[in-house]
Amino acid sequence: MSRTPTVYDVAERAQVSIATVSRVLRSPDAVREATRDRVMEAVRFLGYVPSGNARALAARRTNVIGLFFPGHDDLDVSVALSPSAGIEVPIVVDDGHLVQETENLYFDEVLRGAEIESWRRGFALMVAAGRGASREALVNDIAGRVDGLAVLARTVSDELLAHVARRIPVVVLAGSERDDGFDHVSASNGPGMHALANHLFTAHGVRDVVYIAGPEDSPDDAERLGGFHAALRDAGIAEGDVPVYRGDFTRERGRAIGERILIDRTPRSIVCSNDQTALGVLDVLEARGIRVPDEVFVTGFDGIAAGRHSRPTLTTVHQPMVELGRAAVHAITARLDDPTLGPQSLTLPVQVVLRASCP
Amino acid sequence: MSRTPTVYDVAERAQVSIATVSRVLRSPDAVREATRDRVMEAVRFLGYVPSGNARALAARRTNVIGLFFPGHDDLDVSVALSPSAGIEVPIVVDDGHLVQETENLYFDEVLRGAEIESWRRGFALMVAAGRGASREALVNDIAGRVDGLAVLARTVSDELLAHVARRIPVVVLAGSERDDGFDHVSASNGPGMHALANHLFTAHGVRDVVYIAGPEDSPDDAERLGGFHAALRDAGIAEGDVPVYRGDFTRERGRAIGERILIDRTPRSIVCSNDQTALGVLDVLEARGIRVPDEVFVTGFDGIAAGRHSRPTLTTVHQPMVELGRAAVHAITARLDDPTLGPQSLTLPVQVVLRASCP
DNA sequence: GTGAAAGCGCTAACAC
DNA sequence: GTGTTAGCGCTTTCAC
Repeated sequence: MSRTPTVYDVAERAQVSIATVSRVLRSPDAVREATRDRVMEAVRFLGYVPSGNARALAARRTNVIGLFFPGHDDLDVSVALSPSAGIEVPIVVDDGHLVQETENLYFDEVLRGAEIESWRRGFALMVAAGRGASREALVNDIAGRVDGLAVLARTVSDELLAHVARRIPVVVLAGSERDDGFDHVSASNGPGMHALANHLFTAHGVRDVVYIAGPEDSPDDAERLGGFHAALRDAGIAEGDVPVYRGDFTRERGRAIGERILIDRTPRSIVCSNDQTALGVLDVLEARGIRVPDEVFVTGFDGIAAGRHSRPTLTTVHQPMVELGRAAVHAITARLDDPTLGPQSLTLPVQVVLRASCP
Repeated sequence: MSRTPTVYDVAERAQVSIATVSRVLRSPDAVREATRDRVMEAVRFLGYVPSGNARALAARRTNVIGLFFPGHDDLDVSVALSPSAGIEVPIVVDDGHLVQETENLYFDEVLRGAEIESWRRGFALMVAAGRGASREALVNDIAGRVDGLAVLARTVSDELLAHVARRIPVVVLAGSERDDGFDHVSASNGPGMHALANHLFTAHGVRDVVYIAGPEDSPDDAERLGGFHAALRDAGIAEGDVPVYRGDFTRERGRAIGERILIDRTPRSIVCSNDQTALGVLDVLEARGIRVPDEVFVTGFDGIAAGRHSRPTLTTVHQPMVELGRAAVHAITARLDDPTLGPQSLTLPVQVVLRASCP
């Protein structure tokens, strides 16, 4: 097996110069048909595939957009690959705990949006989902390979982001738009929660409410809490009357906090900062035979698929996750087209979706 | 704003040669600490990010693995990005038809597996999900940028695949392992369906069965049908007694075929070639008030999340999709490490998962 | 319409 | 430990 063919090999076989080979590939109609045919046949014969790296280097443009997300830490990455199975197929009964909740929906959908938009604009997409200490190195590495980078808020230090942004456009996803000079794309967290809580207070006349927040460092969470407080004010409910628990956006923690809340009493309503948490609360409520929504209203935030299937189905605020991914890519390409643009901030609309848990 | 800094700029500022800059970045401890510090400070000062392309070109290795999937044609890609919403948050009631079933679970999970495994092995992942005519061009393009490529079976012509495979390792995902010289990674489709049908025939003594297949050109589907036929033989049921309908793996088509089947009569059991189809059948059955599993058993294949949440929950054969992605990357890196390897074929084990639709 | 030649920014011998 | 020097495989003026 010989080494992989280059333009030179193709040029030699087609009896043309390497410049012509390049032309045939990039602007075919700038070349006479007969020449073109000779070149193409050489390409096929040799199995020539142009080196994207050499191309990008020479053209100073990779045509790739990068997407960085924190890793899927929830998965047990250390598990070895299962070997071939042979013929034995185990039969198992699904008791509901069989498959771990891999509700990384957020990642999946944003990625899909980014992929779609990249494709439309003629870019390839490079994804990196780093974990642990290597994160910063990964970001730096990927930054050297792409024309623009979308990063989930709070996953990378501002310093590194600033460093990278000197080379390529960087857009921050889903953080509140801060005045940090980066482009931002996020959803209307505050107004969304405001509208949802408002519905709870007005349509149902509820005044007895408990709030379960997300992790301390989540800007999204902070905005949601802000929207909730605004709704409290509108309803004339004193902030001091509303307990706020600190969760971490996981279902498990939602369950734990749900248990804790129910030790004292059963509040008329529980507002959660995201869907996972709300689903955890629903788990606890169901286990105790407490009826939703008759005895307790429960609400979430995000609009993940699991909320459409839960019992009861979950009232929530739907974030346009696919659109977020698309918007991020759009922002990057916009800046690529016009580098003089000032910092952009795009806030995407959300929807309150009423389902059984708080109709 | 000046042009982006290169090794030369860093070298100049740190008063060293470019080789030393490179060393500091690649093998830090081959450089004296004082020198290293000078270089790093220059890096920071200049905002230097190494060009991945130049690096890959010089090192003849990109450290990127590519993943090609057919596009998400189901999504309406033409929709323009929604502009900022202001404060108005619409409130909508979810009647169950609100959110389109974006059950592209297969893609998402395989991708996640590929991402995890790539990361573990120090590779970045580049995804391309092409549609339409540009597909082949996309594959060719991405092939020039990566060290290895995983492609979903049947999405790219064998010719192109062969062409690309002359340059880099190519692994075909989820197709039956054909003797085409490529590496293959797939699940035990045949044995899985065999075991499932077996369960239906023996545990429930069913002999009245209808089969809904997938698209004609799906190798996975063909294997499943093969497994089903084997089970028929085991049970002593004549193939001629079992109607086979040709579906296309979508829920909608599952509904349509379900309707058609029920025109004549209600069979005791309906075996579907994938979950989506089975869910469509369940839709029809529910609409008609036909009880599952009391009157009809229904089974699927794949093990997508929606099947865990359906009413009733869906008995199925679970494919290890994340593992498929991981295995694909593993196969590629294995070949990268040892190019002399013969064609590899890995078949991953599946599980029959019994749920309410056919306990 | 086609060719010659100069880089693109880096790595990797090989010297010193 | 550090510097020199070839390339890596392509794009892109600029001639002809």
